Amino acid sequence: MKQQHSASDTAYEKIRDAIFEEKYERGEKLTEVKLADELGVSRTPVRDAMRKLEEEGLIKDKRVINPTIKDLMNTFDVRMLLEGFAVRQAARYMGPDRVKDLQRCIEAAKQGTTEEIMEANKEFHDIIVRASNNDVLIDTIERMQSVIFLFRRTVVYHQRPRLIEEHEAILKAIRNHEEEKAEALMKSHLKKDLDFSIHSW
Amino acid sequence: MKQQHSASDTAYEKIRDAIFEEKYERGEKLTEVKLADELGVSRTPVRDAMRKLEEEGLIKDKRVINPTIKDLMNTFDVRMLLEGFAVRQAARYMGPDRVKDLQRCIEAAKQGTTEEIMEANKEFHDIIVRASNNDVLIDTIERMQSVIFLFRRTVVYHQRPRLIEEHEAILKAIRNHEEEKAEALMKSHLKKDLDFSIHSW
DNA sequence: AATGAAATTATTGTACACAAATTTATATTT
DNA sequence: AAATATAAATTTGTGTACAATAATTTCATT
Repeated sequence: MKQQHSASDTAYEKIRDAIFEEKYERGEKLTEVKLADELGVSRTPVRDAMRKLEEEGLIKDKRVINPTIKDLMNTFDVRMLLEGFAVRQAARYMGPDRVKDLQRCIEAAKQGTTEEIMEANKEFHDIIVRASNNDVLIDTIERMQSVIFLFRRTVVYHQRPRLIEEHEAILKAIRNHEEEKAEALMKSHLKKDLDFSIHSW
Repeated sequence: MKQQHSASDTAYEKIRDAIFEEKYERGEKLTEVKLADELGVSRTPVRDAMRKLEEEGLIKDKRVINPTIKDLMNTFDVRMLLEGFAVRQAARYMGPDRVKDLQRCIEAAKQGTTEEIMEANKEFHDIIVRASNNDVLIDTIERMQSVIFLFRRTVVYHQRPRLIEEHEAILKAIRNHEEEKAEALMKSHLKKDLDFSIHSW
């Protein structure tokens, strides 16, 4: 049986979300007692949470990070490598069930709220990443999500044009087992995403 | 001024090294009190240390990990992608000083104790990784080192044949700014390393 | 006013106590 | 004997106190 949310877990989530919502400013010093008071818990779970947030790079030296464009570029360079590899595996091995899941994500992204669309598009990528069947790769990408989200959050609240079409093209390449093409499409897709984020910065 | 080793840091190092030296068996449950007693500190720094070890994958669910061949393959697949990218950047941008450092690593690996040789060879890779100038990439590879080392430790105490020559070929490609070739050489180098580890498993 | 030393305050690190949860052992029933 | 319930133990989660360190302020001296 899995234990329900511990104080450490909720502390982590609340602090993370507060950073996303810019309740804490970029570069702001986060002290354990202050956070503990705000959350109504002791320092211990707050410490746990802060360590986890430092892991994913949302906090650095007890301060909310302020990612630069270079940080985002670095993240995307790694992401392009890893997701490029993943989509190649997807094109080679993915079965019809997962392909249908991808199709559903694309459909879901054609309607609904901004949040729902963002969620569907994220799921599209997640399915491909999981298709790599490589836990090291999966974990690595997972860890980068927070920084990407933090950067995005302040930059783009609306969807980038042509994003859906690019997902469709990637899916088509997967379906046709065109590894090379799938990788190229994924990389250029991510590159466009990066450029869009940077230009609207 | 940088603070000297805290109890958490020394706990981390001691537990990590104990795992490397197989003082704790693969899969063994590590309990906080037991470790705290052995190290003569309280549970608090031990908890810190264990969390950090879980991050790098040396501990999972409070147990010493027992990496499978698939784990090692996954790690190397990611490593090949990242170091392949890094060596490309190295071939494009690396200046004469860093090139000399690489040369020194190769020379150092031709003599000395096994430990010294291993250290020199690791430094060769580290220099190239740092040449990527991408902190996300650098951190990601850094995190993977422990698992690689743990696996290696039990497999190869002696150096693999032709390793030096491969490093020399990579260096030559870097020196000549042959990006494509440098990447290909690095990937096949790592592939051979992986195969050697697996076959002597 | 600028500098630097001393004192004050704030913050983090560590130990420890107790509670909650998990695991293991024991007893009971079928 | 197997299955289930109950009790004991171990282990982890959390709060709190105090110590060590780092940051800030105050104040004296030039």
